[in-house]
Amino acid sequence: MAGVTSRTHRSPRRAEALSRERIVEAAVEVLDTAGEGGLTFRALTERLTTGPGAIYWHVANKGELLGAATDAVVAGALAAEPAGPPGATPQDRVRAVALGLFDAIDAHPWVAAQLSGGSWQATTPRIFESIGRQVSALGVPQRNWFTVASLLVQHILGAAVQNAANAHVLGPGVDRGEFLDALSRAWQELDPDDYSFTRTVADQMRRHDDREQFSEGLDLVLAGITAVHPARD
Amino acid sequence: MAGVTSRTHRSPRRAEALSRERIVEAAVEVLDTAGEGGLTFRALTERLTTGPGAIYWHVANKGELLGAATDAVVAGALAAEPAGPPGATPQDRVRAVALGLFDAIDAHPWVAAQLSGGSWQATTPRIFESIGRQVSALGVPQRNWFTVASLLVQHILGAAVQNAANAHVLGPGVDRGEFLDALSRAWQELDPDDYSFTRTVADQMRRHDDREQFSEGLDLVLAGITAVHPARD
DNA sequence: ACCTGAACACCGTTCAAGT
DNA sequence: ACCTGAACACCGTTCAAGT
Repeated sequence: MAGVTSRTHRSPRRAEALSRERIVEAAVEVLDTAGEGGLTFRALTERLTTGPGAIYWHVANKGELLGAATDAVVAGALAAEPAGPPGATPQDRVRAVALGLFDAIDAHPWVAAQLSGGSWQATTPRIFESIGRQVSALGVPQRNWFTVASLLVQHILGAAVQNAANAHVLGPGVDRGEFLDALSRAWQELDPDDYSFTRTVADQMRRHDDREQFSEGLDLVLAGITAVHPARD
Repeated sequence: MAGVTSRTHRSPRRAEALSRERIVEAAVEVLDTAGEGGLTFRALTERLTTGPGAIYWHVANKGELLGAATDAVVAGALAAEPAGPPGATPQDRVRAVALGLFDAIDAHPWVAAQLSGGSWQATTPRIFESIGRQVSALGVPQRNWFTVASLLVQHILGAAVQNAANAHVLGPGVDRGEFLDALSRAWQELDPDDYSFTRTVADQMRRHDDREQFSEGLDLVLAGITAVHPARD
């Protein structure tokens, strides 16, 4: 009890100063390990060995923190691929951006909820610009640029988010193969009158791969774009 | 203080009995008027003149309640259009289902967050079956049925959810025209090197209509499907 | 079987006080 | 300028007790 070396009576200051960056970094780690429900100011202060007031000095509120964490992940995904190989077509580059985002959302599933909440602002323009440049490289007539670029961004984010939602259902403890088997069996036992189509594709569903399906879907969208808005040169 | 008529000392029982249906109905109303953050058990008990224990008798927890509310809205949107006009093509029917969902999510923006969370389960098969039947009517080869139907469902839900997220940003008090004007101006002032594409389409963005754009995007996807998987008859 | 309402644990946020 | 930590209001959930 006695004998403490007088100074630093309690809670000595941290070695590294707190910063918005360090807080966002810690938030991403907590979100990755404990999920969206696990991100509390308690968990954050514990990890950063500080008090809630210190965090509020750098960040306005929890919503802003979630937005910043989302921006960090998405920005990282966009920065991953520099310019692509020399012979890459515009389609290749769209695919690269899309799969980068898909993988990022797959690795950080909590990002999906944020991307559907609208509280991220900062990264939208970056994605839009990155995709849009390929739209113009595709030869799409200029008056359709906004529509086509919006469609692509909407489709890519939407499909990736939907996929994350499906993956979220099974949770960390469940085996994917077993889950698909069980779901496929459940589909086969649906009412034949009300669910004739779903019953028919139950087996295809069991065998599908999420990432491949995402990629094929994107190819279909790209094919639709070139079919409806052919390059005019 | 004195003179209360002895019986019904306090909190008389409600006229109509509580039920899961009535609770879900009230939840939808609260969500529509107060938003996702406004749905609390306090608000719910007040509206239903009851205590939290009564709600927990009919509903397991808040998550289940949100899922049930989402199911109710989506089921209503799917039930709205019976079979379509006699001369309707499969494309027409896909469009009808898609726009029904778009409008439902637009009218109940909180649904978007739920649809990206994966906690709804019950309605997914219904949407999938409804779209899937049109995929087979489209003449898509059977071995591609699952992939194509998944793409369509994913695209429709994803695009509608993304749209709701964008609409959510401006909130109830902001005028849409003014918002688009301000955003368009902001786009035009972006850095010309980093945002050349976004700057170019700033004016198109200002003029766009969300619902029309959703519809055009869907048409592009449908065009891609028939281009890549032509009907074989 | 169905409902009441007090109680509990937890969470986001604030703020006077320190350095 | 930056941080501490107690305090506040609020929320989801539980449960003994009633009818």
